[in-house]
Amino acid sequence: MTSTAKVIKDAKQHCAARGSKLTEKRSQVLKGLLESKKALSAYELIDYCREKFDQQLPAMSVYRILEFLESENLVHRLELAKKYVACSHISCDHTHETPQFLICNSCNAVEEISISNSIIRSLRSTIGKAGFHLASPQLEFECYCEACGA
Amino acid sequence: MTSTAKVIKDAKQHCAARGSKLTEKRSQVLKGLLESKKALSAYELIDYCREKFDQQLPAMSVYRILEFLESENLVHRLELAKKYVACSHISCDHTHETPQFLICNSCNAVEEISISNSIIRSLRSTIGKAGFHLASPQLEFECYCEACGA
DNA sequence: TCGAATTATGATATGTTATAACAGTATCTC
DNA sequence: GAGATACTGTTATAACATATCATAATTCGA
Repeated sequence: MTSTAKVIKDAKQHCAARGSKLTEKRSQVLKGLLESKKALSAYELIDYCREKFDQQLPAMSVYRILEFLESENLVHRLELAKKYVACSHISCDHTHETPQFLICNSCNAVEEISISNSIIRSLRSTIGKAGFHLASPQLEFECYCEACGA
Repeated sequence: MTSTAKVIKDAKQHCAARGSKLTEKRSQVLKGLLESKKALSAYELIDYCREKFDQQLPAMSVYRILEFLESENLVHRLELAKKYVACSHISCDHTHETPQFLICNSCNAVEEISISNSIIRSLRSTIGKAGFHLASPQLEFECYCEACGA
């Protein structure tokens, strides 16, 4: 079984366990994100599914499907890049820490990392002193990857 | 002289010193950002200027003007919120550190803060280990402000 | 098992942010 | 005053996203 197929199977079980369903179209979209090595915008994903899987999806459906996949923690939405990536831990059994993302400004490569608790704590404290608090612990950083340098 | 008027005057001098000009329309746009207490999108700014100053500006001009103001460090563009704020240090004479921004998800209030060098260093190092480096030292964090709580 | 409720998807229109391309006007400089 | 440069206007369009209403599929209780 290919790695993608395995992840899809795991994702299906994950959904079943939560009383939801990974339908055919949903799994196509997830497959698209898994097979593409980089973050894709909703519209890029439509193109990708049409080309690779001969699956014609309206924009509205893709957005709904992405929303569903995100609610199942199978996909992360990158606010900064306005793109989407498959969670890199779908097939892990351990519970997940909050992901942080490094996004290459140039090629959209995405790295899912974990920032140490102590750094996060210091950040929170600095932000708290200004009278604010983080809306989401999922931080995103605009970067350049090794290949794109710059 | 009102505080806004003073800032506009300082901004004018700042431009003059750099060989550029804060024209009437540019100063209207800056005034809009100064008087609005929150971050505004380009299109919100158009509405704001029309209502407050009876100044009709096409979108294209506003984007060009914002670009100019940003190049003069009078305005910051918030990538995450897709909005713009006046720099809160226009009338200071000291040189500015790289700003970091806290943006309220709900009311778009913006706080310009400075994060300690040690935190920034740790972050950079974590990011570097993943083979990436920050595209810009201007970090932005989606938050909620005190009033919006949540 | 029928039919109502729920869930999933389709279709169309529109909203929001942003840029491209080209034209006209104002200002500066020699 | 002519030519260069800087500023602004106009129109079209791209990219990302949501609202709304319609239809198809599935589930689930009587």
